Amino acid sequence: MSDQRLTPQAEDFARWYNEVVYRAELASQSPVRGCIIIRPYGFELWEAIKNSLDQKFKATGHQNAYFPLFIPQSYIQRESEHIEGFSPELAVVTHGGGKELEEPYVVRPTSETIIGEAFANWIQSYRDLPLLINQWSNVVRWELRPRAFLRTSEFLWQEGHTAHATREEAEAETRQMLQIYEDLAQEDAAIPVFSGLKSEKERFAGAVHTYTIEAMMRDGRALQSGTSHNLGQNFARAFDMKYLTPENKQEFCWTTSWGMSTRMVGAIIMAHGNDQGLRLPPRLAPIQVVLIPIHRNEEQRSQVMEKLQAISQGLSERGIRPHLDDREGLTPGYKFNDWELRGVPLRIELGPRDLAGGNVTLSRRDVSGKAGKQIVAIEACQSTVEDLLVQIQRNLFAEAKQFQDDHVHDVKNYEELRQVIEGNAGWARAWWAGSGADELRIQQETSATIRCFPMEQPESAEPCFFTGATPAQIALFAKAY
RNA sequence: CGGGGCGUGGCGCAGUCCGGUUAGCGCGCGCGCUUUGGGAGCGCGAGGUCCCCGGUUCAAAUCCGGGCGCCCCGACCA
Repeated sequence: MSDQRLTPQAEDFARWYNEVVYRAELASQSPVRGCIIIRPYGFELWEAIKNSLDQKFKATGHQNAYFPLFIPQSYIQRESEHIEGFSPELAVVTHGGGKELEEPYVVRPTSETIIGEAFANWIQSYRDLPLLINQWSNVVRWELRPRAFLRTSEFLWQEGHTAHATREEAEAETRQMLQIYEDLAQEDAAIPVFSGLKSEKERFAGAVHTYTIEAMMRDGRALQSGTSHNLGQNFARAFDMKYLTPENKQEFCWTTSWGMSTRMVGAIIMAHGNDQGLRLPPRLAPIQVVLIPIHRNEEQRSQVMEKLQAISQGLSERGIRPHLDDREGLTPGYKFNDWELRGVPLRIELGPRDLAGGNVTLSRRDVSGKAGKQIVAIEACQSTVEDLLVQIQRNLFAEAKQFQDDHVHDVKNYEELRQVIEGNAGWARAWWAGSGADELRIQQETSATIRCFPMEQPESAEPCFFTGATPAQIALFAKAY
């Protein structure tokens, strides 16, 4: 701990990431391999994401419910692609009550199967549709190489599961939820994303197609930050999920599923963090404004604290989340660094000097050093804080967007793609009409995969750099987490 | 499963090659005084099955044999 510096640059990135996660007290090491303990500060961040999502879900008519953690193994096996995709990473319970179980239970890696079984019982007629359910839960995937928040053996998420009467409705649902994820990422987390379709190779096991939001981290890697799957009738067939039409005919339902996880916490760390630590977007920051008292003696202390308490209360009344750091025996400098590491967007300092002038010093986390400081009159500070939080939110997004724009490179052929990927220059965007085999070859040779085919596809004017059976479309290639 | 590396107070490490004082350092922790506008200073103090088992030796953190655990790179993946 002699070197206190954090370095989010290039090859040190992984180390920097861990330092931020653990020193900012987002998480602790867990005794269970591949798992983390989420600490209160990290959990509050997750809860902010949760609350925002939950609000959006309520607005679209979804209801929360809960399904079992243990899934009979036979359920998982019922959809052939699904079991093929998930079997390598399942945790399986073979014993219960001191005896070997007749049928093992799988600890859910995702709940399409057990929810499909329930839906099949709940749905009788078209009047029961659409059925719109969301579940907040934990899931387990026995990952080979775990990493805090980005890939842990157990993680928290929401998984939505819906059933519809028509293909079109299911598709509309799939896209609607993708849009919600995009909004959360861009508006709340201030992370610009590419929304698009997954390639056949990358789509969810058992889905007809998968939509994704892909975010660029500060080391240039891509992070899949939310997915929405159109499951067609695959799971409906596997679980005999049928409904009676107004014409009195039996039809299979059309289903969807979609999820966003605690990985989003990792995305925020990696998209915004800098040398001083986290930088949290104000809309999700558990603490939006931290108030630091500065004093030399008891008399000053009580004056300063009184003022700060009043300011803090005023901020609360405006719906802002303040925190007064009244810890004793720590120097102001220590506290500045401490809260910067935790990414608090805005700091109010109040000391004898400010007091004499009737001011406070405001320091914003998104702008480093002196440039981020300003002195304002005490009376004006609350409205200034309100404005600044909006500005910081906007600025973090703009900065990340600029970074993204600077690191997406249009390439015309495979050689250029290799240069971008192997030179760690960011993502490569290309007209593409290759096959799954071509994609696999590129992955083996460069370790880049197609992250998505963006929703916004320009008219094709360029020749594609790999020919295949399908018409050319714009594809984004990147190394992924 | 392949290729590297590591297990020593809470954390990070030195010591191991070449066996030999009471196992040491930094951070953190506790107490006291002085401090407090960018990670405070001094003093005192607490805290150790040196991963485990066995062997060699007068003597093992150190050498030998066996075991266990963890980390990093790759394959898998939200």
